[in-house]
Amino acid sequence: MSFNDDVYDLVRLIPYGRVTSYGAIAKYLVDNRASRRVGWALNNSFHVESEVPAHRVVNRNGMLSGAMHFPPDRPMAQLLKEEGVDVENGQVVEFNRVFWDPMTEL
DNA sequence: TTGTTGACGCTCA
DNA sequence: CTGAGCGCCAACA
Repeated sequence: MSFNDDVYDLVRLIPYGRVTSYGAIAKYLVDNRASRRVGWALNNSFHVESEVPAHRVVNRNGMLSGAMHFPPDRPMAQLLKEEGVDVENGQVVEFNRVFWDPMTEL
């Protein structure tokens, strides 16, 4: 399954304290329409043995739409804050500043 | 096999 | 500025 692996690899490349969006990943790998598959891939990342910093991936607005799918003992917002990313009300503060775009960074 | 669902994103009213 | 709706496509019942 190369798509999932590609997603995992790319997510692992996200620098500490930075975040990116599903759409950015999808566009970099295939095209914008694949964003839904990215979400599914990350969902799978939990049952995969390789660790994937899925908390660094949010939707295009910087909202933690996937927070509810994280383990209760490992809240998405908390993980981000521990990396220095401010999260407020389920949304990344100054998303534009911490946004990491694979298209331009790679 | 068919229908529904979803960690999205874009468009239109 | 909001909210509703639609398209995509793989997984699942």
